[in-house]
Amino acid sequence: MRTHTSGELRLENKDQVVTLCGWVNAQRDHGGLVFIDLRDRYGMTQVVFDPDNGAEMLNLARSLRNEDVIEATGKVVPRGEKLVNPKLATGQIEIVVSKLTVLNRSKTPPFLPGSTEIANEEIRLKHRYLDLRRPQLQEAMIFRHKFSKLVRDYFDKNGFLDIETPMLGRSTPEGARDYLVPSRVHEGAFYALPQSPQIYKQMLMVAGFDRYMQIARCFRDEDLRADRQPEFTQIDVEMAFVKMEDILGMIDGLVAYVMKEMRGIDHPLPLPRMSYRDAAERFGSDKPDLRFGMELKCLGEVAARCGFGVFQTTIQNGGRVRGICAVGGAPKYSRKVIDELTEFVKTYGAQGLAFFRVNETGLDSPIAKFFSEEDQQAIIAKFEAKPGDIIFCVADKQKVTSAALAALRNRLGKELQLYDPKQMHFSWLLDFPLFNWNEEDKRWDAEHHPFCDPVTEDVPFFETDPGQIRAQSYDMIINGYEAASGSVRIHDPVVQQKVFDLLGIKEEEAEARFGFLLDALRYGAPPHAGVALGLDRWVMLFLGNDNIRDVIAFPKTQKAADMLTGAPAPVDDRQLRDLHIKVNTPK
RNA sequence: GGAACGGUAGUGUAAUGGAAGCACAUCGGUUUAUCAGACCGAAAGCAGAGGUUCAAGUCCUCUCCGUUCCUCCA
Repeated sequence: MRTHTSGELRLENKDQVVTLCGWVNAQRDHGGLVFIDLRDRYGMTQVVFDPDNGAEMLNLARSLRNEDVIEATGKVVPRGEKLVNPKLATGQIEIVVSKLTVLNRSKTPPFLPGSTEIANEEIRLKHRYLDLRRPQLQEAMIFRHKFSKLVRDYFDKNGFLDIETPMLGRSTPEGARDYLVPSRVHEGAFYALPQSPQIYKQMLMVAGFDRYMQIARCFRDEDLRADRQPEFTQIDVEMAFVKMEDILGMIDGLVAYVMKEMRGIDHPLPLPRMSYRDAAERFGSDKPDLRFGMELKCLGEVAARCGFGVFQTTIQNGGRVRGICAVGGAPKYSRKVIDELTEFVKTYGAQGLAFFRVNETGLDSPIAKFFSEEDQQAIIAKFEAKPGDIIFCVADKQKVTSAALAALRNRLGKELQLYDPKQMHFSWLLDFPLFNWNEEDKRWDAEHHPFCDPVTEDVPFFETDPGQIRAQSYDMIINGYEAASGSVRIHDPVVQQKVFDLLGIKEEEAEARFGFLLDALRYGAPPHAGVALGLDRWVMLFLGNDNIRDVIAFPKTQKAADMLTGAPAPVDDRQLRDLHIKVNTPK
């Protein structure tokens, strides 16, 4: 139907007769003359209706409304010097229309895709097809496509095979809750949608496909967040005959490739690495935003000997007093704002938030009087603080100081604009502990999953100090988000048995839960390792968004509902009967 | 399982417990150079239920919906 798109005509196309199709972004009726901004995903072009080309067509043009779909044929005409619109890529020209066809009318839309004001998200999701007409979402979808293609190209060049794995699998009650699918044929039995293709990709390694990748949909029935959807897309990778370094190097290469293709940047390699322990101590987080400093410092000795009761008792009870220093923050954080910050850290379990403004002579704070001159100077030295800075401290159990200060650090970093929001900072976090002591249940839990290979030299700790054992696992952190996660898998049955023993998983239980995987690993499994990258998050971060819904065409609300289709919804009794299901909802 | 914030014409956004206003969109009209068109006019609204009060969009309780966070997400 069309000869060109609405984004491509320029001065060089002068005098050509062209046909454009698209949506009416705006109509300007000047009585004798009508202008239409015609929009498609490529851009916008002004088309003009002149009364010289017939009153009938002019009246038709006057009847056009926002989001009507039209086909317009006419001549490309340069605009007069004063009539050029510099805001449009096509602003040098316009189309003087000789033939107008209304392809379809639109109901009055609830909101205008071309408007600068953005409707409430609930409305946008209800009419997602209109929301997706907005240039911002169009760009997001286009970027997402390009990114996925680059990823596939990269792995293809490196000899990876794209192999699909099933959506209907078996529920393995570990980790997140499964989405279940009832079987019609097998009465009372259920499939589960995959939380990840983990088990299948390991089997593909056993099968000899030593380089596998897939852009895979994953499902987890857990609470949603700004960066978390119940179904999401993962770039799933597994390699055989490799060590951890090989995986890290392969993904380093992907980062460099994507940065080069997307941004024209030669990203230096290898990507920086940090140990879990370092990250916990310096940033209180296993996914620190490394675009800025503001590291956590420990006030241990000073807190123990100062006269401030809260600090003293915290130390006596085995807790910690830690803090961060906001450079130049003293004038920006008034008492009122600090009260807000206090409420903020309380949501992370902190009891309160101590603060010290740094001045020429020492510390200015309601609790400064509890600190001797030397201790005040010691604090200033610890934070390398200068007059005008403000120091915030939290006294609590180690875990709480970490959570509260890490969240506060992220907030302050953003508020104080300590980084360029367009910057992408990639790093690896390594040396995770293999096991976590679960204080409540008095037992060891797997930090990652029970198939994660321990660092070889740490294996003797199984008998002495399991908490010391490091895992051969790795997370990629981008701008404070966990953007990828993976591990070397256990292929040695002896090591696997040690892990199961420590986790208290009995042989029968292991066989019942993952017997099919364990069995596969017994038939000549090569050493293998893999990683999974969160595609939605990568796209979100590249686009500088802070909400994953903005890079997913049809996302779900926080209650995992689809506003567009009304899913989830009740089904016919007939369907339930076929599936041997009786619904029993409490009143 | 919990916390915070929010829901006002189609959309966005106002309104000390005392007359629900503005902008865009919509409908009718005028306008030959606009591009956030201009101008004249019209129509259109307090999420639902209950309560407090002389009086409730505003205060209270519950329900529904949305957002953010905690728990959760091996």
